[in-house]
Amino acid sequence: MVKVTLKDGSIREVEQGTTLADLAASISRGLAKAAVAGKINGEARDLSTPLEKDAEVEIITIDSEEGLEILRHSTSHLMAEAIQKLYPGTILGIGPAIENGFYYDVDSEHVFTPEDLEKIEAEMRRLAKENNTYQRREISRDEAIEFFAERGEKYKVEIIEDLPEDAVISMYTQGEFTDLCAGPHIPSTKTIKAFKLMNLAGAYWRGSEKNKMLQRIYGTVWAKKADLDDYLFKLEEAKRRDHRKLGLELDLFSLHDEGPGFPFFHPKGMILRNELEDFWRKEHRKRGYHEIKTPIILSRTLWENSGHWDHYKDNMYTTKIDDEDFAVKPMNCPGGMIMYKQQLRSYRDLPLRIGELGLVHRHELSGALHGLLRVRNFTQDDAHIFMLPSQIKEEVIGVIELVDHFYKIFGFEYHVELSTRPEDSMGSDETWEMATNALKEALEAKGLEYKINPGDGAFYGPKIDFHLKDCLGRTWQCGTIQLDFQMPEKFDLTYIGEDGQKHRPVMVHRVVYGSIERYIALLTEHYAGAFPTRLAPVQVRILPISDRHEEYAQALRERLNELDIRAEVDDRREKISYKIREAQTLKIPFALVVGDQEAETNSVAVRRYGQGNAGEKLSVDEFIALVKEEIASKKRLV
RNA sequence: GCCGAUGUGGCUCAGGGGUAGAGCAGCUGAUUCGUAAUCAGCAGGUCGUCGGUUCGAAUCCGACCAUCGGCUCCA
Repeated sequence: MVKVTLKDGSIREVEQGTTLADLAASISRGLAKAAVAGKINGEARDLSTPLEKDAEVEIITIDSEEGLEILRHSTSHLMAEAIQKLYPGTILGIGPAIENGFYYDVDSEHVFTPEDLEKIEAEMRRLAKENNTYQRREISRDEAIEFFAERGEKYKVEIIEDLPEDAVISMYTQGEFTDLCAGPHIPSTKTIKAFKLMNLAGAYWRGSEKNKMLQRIYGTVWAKKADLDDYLFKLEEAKRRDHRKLGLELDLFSLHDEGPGFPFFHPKGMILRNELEDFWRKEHRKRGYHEIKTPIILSRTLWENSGHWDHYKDNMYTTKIDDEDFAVKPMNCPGGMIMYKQQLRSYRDLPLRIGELGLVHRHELSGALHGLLRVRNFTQDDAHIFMLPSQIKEEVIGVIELVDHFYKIFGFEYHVELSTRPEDSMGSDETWEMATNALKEALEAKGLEYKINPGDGAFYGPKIDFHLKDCLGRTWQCGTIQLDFQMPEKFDLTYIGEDGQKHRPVMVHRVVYGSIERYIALLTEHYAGAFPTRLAPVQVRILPISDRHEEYAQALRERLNELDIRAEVDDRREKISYKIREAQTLKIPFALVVGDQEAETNSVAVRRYGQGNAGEKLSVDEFIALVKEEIASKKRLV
């Protein structure tokens, strides 16, 4: 007998050799039905795994995150089987589970089309019904290489060759299909029902553009049909909040063939921008930041000096002025360096926090452009903090707190990454390590969870990145804090210390929004275009019932405008329901219906965005108080 | 930049070798109507661009550009 400790702490004795499936069945029928795999002492295993000695055991059910991941991975095998049946000669790359689904990278003479996805899906359904079991087999490295080499699976051979010496190599077979795989898998293909193949994409083998591009097929799979439908519905919903769609509908900005990646901001989009910038300036002044503005075009020699010419040239736009080479700035830092050097600095001046809402241009690859989320010119809410080495931790913490303060106000949830030294970078290993550790310490002092992003730092230093999600769950880097020992060196920045000698300051580059453009995109998606009153381009729309109420409406509008409330009058000769509909469509926070009753009593009938039949009657003074309070609170009150 | 798809009036989309259509928006007129679309009329497109095939191309072919979904890269 072996002793099994379950997740709830209870202990069961079972016969040696009892499988995880048997164990699940002995606990309850429901559990047995929902079980897809198990964990023995924390390691994920197939349900068919026998229990040989005392262990902590957990049953993984299909409705758990881990269970779904196993289902998704198993479904990618099923898809690979279907593809090889339909398109013989296709060889396989990798086919992992991902968030909400799975993909498989394949290499085939055949160029897959969206119609093929339907065929593959049909074949998968047919194969799933065969109720084939996923069978594990452990084999030696040589056997594995021979097996896959015989079948022309060169990518699998490459993977096996790269496995560590002591790795256990296993294969899984379902039906007539065998794949190299660590497992675990679901017991049988019959569990795979609620799935759909989603789209096709190219993907470089092993993620390197030096390698061949394979064809990637994405699919989604869920425990049950209702979950799949729910997911597909949510996807459709998410598309409705896409900032590109809302940007057009709400007349915020536009993009044109004449300037790919160079957005045009419309009057309403400018109001958003200006609100964000005003708030930014206020918050930064409070924290002792100064604001500067540096030129957009600077000489090549400057960029050579800063290292950008060596490390960033491919992304820079260049031009000639009077036969001299110049470049449009891709970053604001060199301008900031020049400003620092302009005066002799004392240790008493430090930390010196110099902010700049700087417009930068970067040549992004054409295929990477994406609405306002990835553009070729954008405004960074930048700042450079010059400090004593002893001030690093405190300053970095200050920025972390500032970012958190901003994101909380807008209601964003974010995650943090620490990006370390990239291949193409400058400086010694020691300074990089020192800088990286300083950032780590600050993160740990704040108790923030973070993930390490190896090799993703800037060429001059490591960075802390703050990431936000868009409507489809894709994450975008926004805030960043970059520690830099290189620029002060390159530009020979100094301060006079207590000892009367020159010393080298340390510098931090940091942004909070990241890019105003990107932030507006994410805000638009976050609020689904229904901006809080503070940000709404039009805060109040006054809807007179008929011509004779126009005078009252205009007087009201003037009064609101006087108070800095963005109000307008819809004076078209349309029915009130028509005007209401449009005010709602434009997601204007307050629609005020004014007719005889209101004009006589100096009141308004307030209809809030998103509230069905409302029409609460308020005196004009009450309404003004409500709007002002809501603007000040930065969120929706009623 | 790479892979695949797409490109028809301001917007959403139909059509598809014989010379372009709808709805919404716009304009004009009528309607003065109290909480999500009043009615009628008018105007608007060298069908992304450039080439080719053809008696004839928006439609077929090619190149380019842009957009979308990914990959790579990044705020």
